Amino acid sequence: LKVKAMRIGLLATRAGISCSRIRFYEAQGVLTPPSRLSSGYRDYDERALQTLLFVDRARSLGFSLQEIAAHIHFPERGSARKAHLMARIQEKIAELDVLLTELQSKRAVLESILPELQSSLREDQY
Amino acid sequence: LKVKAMRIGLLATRAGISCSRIRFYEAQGVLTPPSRLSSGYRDYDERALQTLLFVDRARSLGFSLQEIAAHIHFPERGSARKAHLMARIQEKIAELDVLLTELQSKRAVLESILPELQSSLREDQY
DNA sequence: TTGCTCCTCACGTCACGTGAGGTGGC
DNA sequence: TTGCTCCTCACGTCACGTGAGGTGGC
Repeated sequence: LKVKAMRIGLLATRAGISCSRIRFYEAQGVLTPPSRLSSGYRDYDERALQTLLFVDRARSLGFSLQEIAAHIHFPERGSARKAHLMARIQEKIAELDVLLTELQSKRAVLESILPELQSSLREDQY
Repeated sequence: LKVKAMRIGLLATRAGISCSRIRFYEAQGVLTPPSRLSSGYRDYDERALQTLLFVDRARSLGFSLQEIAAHIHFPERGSARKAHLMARIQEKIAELDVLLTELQSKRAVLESILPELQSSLREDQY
């Protein structure tokens, strides 16, 4: 009884990611291992596609696979889960703010080095 | 004839980095292999300290070890070297600008998700 | 003898990409 | 038979940190 058979290549195309990445997510416990065809090929359903789209979006927003796996395997469905997710998002925003400040600081230092270098007549060691 | 003997532990303390990092830099060709004492211990001079301080500063500004090694081993001393360095710095600033834009965009998306999540009454799958 | 420093591998981290070598199904 | 897809390892990437197991010098 195969209703919605989908092999890894098609799933990868639909999700817009590579096959190796799908296998990697499975190995990392982010994606549930699918059933197998008699040939040994992985056979996915639509749920797998939804999961992949979610994982990819979360990754693009800066969450690690561990963080994503923790959310997916959250023991409870409901308000606690939602509250937990919101807390993680706020933490991630705070992390981004720290990072942004650091990068802006680096940028400012690099900008300040240029005129110094320009005006230096002597041969520096570095 | 040992004038300025300095073993790796002291060098690490002075440079403010770890011993393993110094050995790693040597293995990567960023730091010239020092002479050895009869015991096999590495024996550094003041130049090594200057190199390490330079490498550490460049790393903190976002340059990779490969980029740093390329600068250190630049075949010529003089204006071409300086021009090359300035070009790399400007490239790095441009890279940082791209990265800053990306991170700010991620931050904005995360911010926009929070109220959506708050107001959603139904149980989402994710 | 006791510590402290140093030595050389080798593995773990993070999220995959890229072969290598082999098989299934039309 | 030819291709295409799929399979499972295993290694490479980046910049180290952290043991493991052993030695030198006071």
